[in-house]
Amino acid sequence: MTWRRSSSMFTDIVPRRGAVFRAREPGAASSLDPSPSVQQQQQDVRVITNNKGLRASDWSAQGASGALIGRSVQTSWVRLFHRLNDAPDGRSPADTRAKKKKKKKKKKKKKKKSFCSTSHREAAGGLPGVSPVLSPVVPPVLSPVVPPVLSPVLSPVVPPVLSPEAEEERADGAMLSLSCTDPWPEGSVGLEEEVVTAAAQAEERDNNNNNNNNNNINNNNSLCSSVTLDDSLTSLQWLQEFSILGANVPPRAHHQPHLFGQHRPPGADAPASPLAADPASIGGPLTPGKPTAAAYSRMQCLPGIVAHGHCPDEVDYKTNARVKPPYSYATLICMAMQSGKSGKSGKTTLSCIYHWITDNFCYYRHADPTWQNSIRHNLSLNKCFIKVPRQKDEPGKGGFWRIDPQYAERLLSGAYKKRRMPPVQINPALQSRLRLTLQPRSRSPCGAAGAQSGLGVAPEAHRLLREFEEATGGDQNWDPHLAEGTMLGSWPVVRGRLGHKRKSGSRSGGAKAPRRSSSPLLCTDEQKDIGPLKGDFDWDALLDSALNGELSLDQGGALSPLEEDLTVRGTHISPAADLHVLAETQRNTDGSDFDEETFLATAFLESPWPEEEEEEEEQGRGDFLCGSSVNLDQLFDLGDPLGGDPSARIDALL
Amino acid sequence: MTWRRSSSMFTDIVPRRGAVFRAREPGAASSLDPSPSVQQQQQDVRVITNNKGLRASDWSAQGASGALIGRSVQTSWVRLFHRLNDAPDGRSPADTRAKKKKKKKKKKKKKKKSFCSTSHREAAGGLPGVSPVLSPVVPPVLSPVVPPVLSPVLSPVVPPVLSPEAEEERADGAMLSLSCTDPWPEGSVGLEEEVVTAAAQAEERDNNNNNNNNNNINNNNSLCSSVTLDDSLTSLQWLQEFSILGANVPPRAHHQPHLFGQHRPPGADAPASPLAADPASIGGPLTPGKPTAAAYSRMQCLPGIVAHGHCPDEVDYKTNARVKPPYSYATLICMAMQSGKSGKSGKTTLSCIYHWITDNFCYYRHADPTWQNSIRHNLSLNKCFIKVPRQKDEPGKGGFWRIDPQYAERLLSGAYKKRRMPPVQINPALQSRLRLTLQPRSRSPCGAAGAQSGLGVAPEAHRLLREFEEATGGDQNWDPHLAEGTMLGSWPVVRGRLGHKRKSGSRSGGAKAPRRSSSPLLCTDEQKDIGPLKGDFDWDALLDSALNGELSLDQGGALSPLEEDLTVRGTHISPAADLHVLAETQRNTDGSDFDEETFLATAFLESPWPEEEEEEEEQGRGDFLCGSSVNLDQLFDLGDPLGGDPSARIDALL
DNA sequence: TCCTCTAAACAATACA
DNA sequence: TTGTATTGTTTAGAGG
Ligand SMILES: [Mg+2]
Ligand SMILES: [Mg+2]
Repeated sequence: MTWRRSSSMFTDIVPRRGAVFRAREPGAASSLDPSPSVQQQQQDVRVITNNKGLRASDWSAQGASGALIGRSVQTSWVRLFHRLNDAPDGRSPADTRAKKKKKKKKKKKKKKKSFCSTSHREAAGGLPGVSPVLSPVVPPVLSPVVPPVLSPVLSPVVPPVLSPEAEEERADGAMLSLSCTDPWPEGSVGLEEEVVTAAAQAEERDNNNNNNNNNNINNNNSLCSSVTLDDSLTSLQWLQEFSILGANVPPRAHHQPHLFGQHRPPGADAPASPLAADPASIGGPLTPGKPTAAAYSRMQCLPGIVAHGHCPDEVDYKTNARVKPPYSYATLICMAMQSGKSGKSGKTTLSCIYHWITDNFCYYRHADPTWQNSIRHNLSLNKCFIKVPRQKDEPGKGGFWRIDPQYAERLLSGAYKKRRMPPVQINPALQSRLRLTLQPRSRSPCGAAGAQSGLGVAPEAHRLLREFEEATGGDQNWDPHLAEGTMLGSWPVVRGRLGHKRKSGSRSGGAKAPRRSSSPLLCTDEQKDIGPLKGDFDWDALLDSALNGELSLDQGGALSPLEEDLTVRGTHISPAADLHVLAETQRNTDGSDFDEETFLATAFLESPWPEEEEEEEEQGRGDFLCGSSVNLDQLFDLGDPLGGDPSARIDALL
Repeated sequence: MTWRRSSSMFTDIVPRRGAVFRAREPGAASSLDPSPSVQQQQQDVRVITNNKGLRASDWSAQGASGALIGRSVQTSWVRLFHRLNDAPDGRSPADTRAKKKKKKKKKKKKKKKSFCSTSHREAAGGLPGVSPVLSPVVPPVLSPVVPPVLSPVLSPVVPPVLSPEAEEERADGAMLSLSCTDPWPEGSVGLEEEVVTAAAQAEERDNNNNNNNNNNINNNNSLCSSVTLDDSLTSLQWLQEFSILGANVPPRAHHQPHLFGQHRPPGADAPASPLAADPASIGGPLTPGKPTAAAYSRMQCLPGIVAHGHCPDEVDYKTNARVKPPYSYATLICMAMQSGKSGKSGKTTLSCIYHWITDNFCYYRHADPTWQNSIRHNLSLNKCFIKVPRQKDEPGKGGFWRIDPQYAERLLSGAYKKRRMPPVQINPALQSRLRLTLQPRSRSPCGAAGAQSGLGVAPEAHRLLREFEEATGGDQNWDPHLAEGTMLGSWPVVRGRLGHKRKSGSRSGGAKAPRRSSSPLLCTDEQKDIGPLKGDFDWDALLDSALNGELSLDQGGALSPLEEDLTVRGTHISPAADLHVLAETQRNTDGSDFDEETFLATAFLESPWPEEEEEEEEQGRGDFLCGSSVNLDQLFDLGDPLGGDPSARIDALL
């Protein structure tokens, strides 16, 4: 960050920096500035600099309180997703294969490869537990009660942790040994000298961060610590659900008729769950959150993701700050909301969302704060998220956010929209740190919280989530057309260097891993229709195996609940096929910017304007609501123009 | 307001209003609540109710001291703007016709009507007086000296004035007779019964106000009375400058190398200037500040603005409390700072800013105090405004605020940002008073100060400012493309009823006149680069005439300094063309919500984070900073689906 | 056409 | 009260 920002642009400003110094002045608080810096000693100096659109204040209160979110809680949403997949609604995969309904009545789809267009899901409202329009809204009553048994997660203690760099190193190392032969080859790191300087500065910031990361647990976290768990759920229950994952279990969906209601994902309350045992959570003493080799068992080395020759896919986003997580902001928000913080109430504060994200995605700990802007933007704009005002007498900063049952239902019901896949972005700031990362140095924690004692979302959880998303998203588009249009058509024929093209790219700069899809279900889970997507899970497995399995060295039995499905599907794909792909992809590390566009996925979560506008065309409304199942029109365009051979994948898929 | 807030939305809150009363509670201090009301008897009860986010304390210190600001002072900024426009930089109109520069180098504009793309203004930095980066910052030294001759303005005396209602009535009447045939037709006032009640309450408050309006002259006004004028300026000088307005006068910009320095706008010290003779300043005895017919000569009746059939555009915001002034808070602050209170020192107290605003904008006298929050927020956040601590020995509440020369320069240099155009908002509270206004009743003064003996900013001043803003904003996009892309493209082809779509409409509620743009120059004027925008002024005039002239009944010769430019431009537009448009627009008063989107304007004033980012792609930097002149990509989408015919406007423009 | 993301403007609100 | 920080809303535009 600093290096990016402090260089030329603010040179003219520097002279007066000392004079009328104000924290807000761009570059004023730049880490390059020795004197004021450290953001006025604000809590968490994770932020590199106050980005253009970003007010410095956005960075305050980002502090160390992230530790509040425990591992089990964090992984809960993963299980939730599994359960969502689990929930059978009797739909056949074909049904699930939804098409984006046109919200506008006479909305004509002019375009390319309309994957599947079989109308369906109009009866979504009729599905068990799918009439949430009038579902009782969770009253904004706070439940500060923290079940003693179920909240091992909530430990505000911020133990000294290693710098994220260290974590990343470990992660990389693991990746190296397991998935990639040389994920971060020295030679592949094409960074300049200044980069090193920047990295040093970043580390220095981390040090500063170390000093400040304990101050900022504000009252906004009130809900964060008020994880109200459903007593009916036991730590074993999630396991139960987990076990049923692979099979087409009878409908459980209607067990959760209420939004954020009874059938809350047990993840938060089951610290002892298999996921809790996630390697990432039980790293070495120095790197508590460091993922073990097992975490990368199914790691993919997707060529496109790697700007510098590493294989960020399936990376542990919790510890790897270099690659931008492939999740959309809406997904991230949903994840945060699902992660147990919001508890049964299902509502969370913005601050909690920030915390969860920073805790679980190292990328955002280092990225400039624009992402917070985006988060807020998304919360506001996306109808999925509705604000629950704070109780009048209740202190605290903002309101609470919850998922709108209505839209959640819509999402579930299939009113999914496609979304484009942003190019893989690698955080420039982190890139600068790459060298340092390669040469291990133990540093202060970058975010205090996230690294805490393995409380973050395990990489495995990330993997599962991604698989889930892919699967759910894939149901809509997963068909021969998809394979053709998405897999092949989107194949990265080196469309040029989008990294440079992107306006914000230079600014936000972060490296973004290809986004599989934003799972619509993330928004809907607790609602009642956990079931509806059960049928999709088959597609899940199929897609997952196709996408992940082919590139993973280790399909890892226990780690992958999807494998049952693979056989069920009869399409189980041998991971062996990917090996050569992997090997070839290694060679693709030709630069930081590659085009991995043409990456399609479903997105409804993020569609901020769920067609409420334009009253003239209101008629088509019902369609939209009843939409269709999740729409994954985006497949992983791993875009390795060099080594990755599409044929191998396609073969695997077919 | 009251009716807005107390009605349906907060019904559930009302019961507990008395209980845990918090100033922030929505509807808590509603005027409907008979008991607490009157804002705890604080000085100025102009505020109708304590709006949700507002502490009652914000209303303290709003008292009667507003009278400190004299007419001439208040109009000074208007002249200042003229002078700013005046400053020639040798740029041709074509140069001024900036295009939004693509910050990123190889930004390919793929799309629709990219208005103008002719690169220009790169040499802005080289323009005379454009090197203010190191321009001396005005030392925070107070100059309490009040030149006896030049401060007729500063009369702390608070003469008994009419209630703002009366003023409004007058204004309305004037408007009615001059610009609009029926600006506030009785039938068009679609208010409910409760509205009437609210209005009555408001009036009652005004009465209370009458009792309190003398108590609150606090020490914060110390600077208000310290108008230090530059002796080198005479009252005629401004006239001189005024006369050169129309012509591309040789650069005068470098005459004002210092911020707030020598070449201070003579407005404050030239009460006898033409503007001083502004009709608005010389109203009738009862309504000193009441604008005369001339004040409304160029009044526009833009259909979009009118939710109830009135023509609030070009209204006298000093007396018309119904329509929220179209100025951003940053603009308001700049205006207040420029208005002579800060004198040469260029620094003002928050209190003075409050006063100036309330004195000159009746809207804020009646609006809930949230605007003060916003003012403070803006001062804090906006880098344009920097705080000057009070002298240690100097008593007083807060510090002083001045405009940061650096940012001011940037703004001038063309690093402008677009800003969105908020929908026109009509103050519901004032709407409720509409009926009362129409039927004249003499009341107690609502703000003591503003109405004082014509000391407020004349409506003419407002008009000029707006024109200025429009003009400066328009220079960038003003070209055939603009006319096509903006005028036509944005023309409200009945895009639907966005008014309903808008969420915040219910909350902030106030009726906001369409904001043309926040003039960047407002921040920069005195600095030194008064010149750079001179060339833009031609576009100014052109745009102004296009936007304002076309709808105004009277282009008013003497009142409009821009007209010279019109001829200079060779594009003088006949105001006559607008007449029918005006007539038609009158019919558009079909409801409170109309879509006036597609309204583009430049905004940099309020942008707290002036573009300093992106180091990687620094090369293009010069372009960006030197970018272009003010960017008015927003035209008024008055969105009158009914009567407004775009063709008429387009004709006028072309 | 729709979606996602980023940037930004602006406002509201909490709070020191 | 003043000032700052956070939170929330909305618009824009790029890019896909
Ligand atoms: Mg929302
Ligand atoms: Mg400021």
